[in-house]
Amino acid sequence: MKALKIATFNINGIRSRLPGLLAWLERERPDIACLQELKAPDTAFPRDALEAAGYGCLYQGQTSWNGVAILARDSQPVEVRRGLPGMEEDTQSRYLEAAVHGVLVGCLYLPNGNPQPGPKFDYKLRWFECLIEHARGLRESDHPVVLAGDYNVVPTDEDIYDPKSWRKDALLQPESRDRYQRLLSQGWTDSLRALYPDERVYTFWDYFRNHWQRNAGLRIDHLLLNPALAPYLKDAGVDAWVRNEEHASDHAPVWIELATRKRR
DNA sequence: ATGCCAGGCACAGCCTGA
Repeated sequence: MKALKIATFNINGIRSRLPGLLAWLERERPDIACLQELKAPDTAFPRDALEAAGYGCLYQGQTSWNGVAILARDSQPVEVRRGLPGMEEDTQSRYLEAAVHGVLVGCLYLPNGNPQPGPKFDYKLRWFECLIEHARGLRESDHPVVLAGDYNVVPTDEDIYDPKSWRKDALLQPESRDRYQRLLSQGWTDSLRALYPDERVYTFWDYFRNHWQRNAGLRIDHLLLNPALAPYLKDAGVDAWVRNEEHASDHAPVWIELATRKRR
């Protein structure tokens, strides 16, 4: 295993966020960056600027909504699949998978699901079931695999500043949490939680009510490792400084570092 | 119970996000 830094970042509009994205890439230098919510069609993807910054790009965009990308420093990600098996009729760009730097990377943007109950929540659960089914095969692989992205699930009440006003939100529903736990129970490691079992760690702070200033956040961006990769997990964290910048996304980048040798 | 802030688009008020 090569020493690697892998990050996931819901950028909430790649065009309006491009200067901040480039500043983050330059400062933190992730080897692999999974992006979500590009909110741009492929024709508007800033490929030239990212390649000039040293990153090969693979992307699945869409006008206005969703959109995912995988960036790799000094390398071109090799596409393995776009879209989940069982979701062939899905018109929303939410899943991209690539081989890069010796790791199989799944970049995902799980549906939000609000309001619930309703068709959007049903879609979220359906999408989640397809992810669980696809992940089963990836988990069994002898090859290192990471599933990184915005899962739109707050796994437990320890992953939110205060669940009170969010009880009816799709992100906290038992159905959403059950599916996240079912995914983990296949044998995936939730990187941040594995290294920081008792800490309050957030990855998202909405634009309302001064939530960033009050550190009223949610942990919804996750990097899951299969058993072939988990032994190499060395460190993990959140680049919270990005959330504090002018014109920031409401998410901050989350990252892991992998060691060259097994640690456990 | 709703709006709060923000991006994107038929560029003016909507829709969506989480």
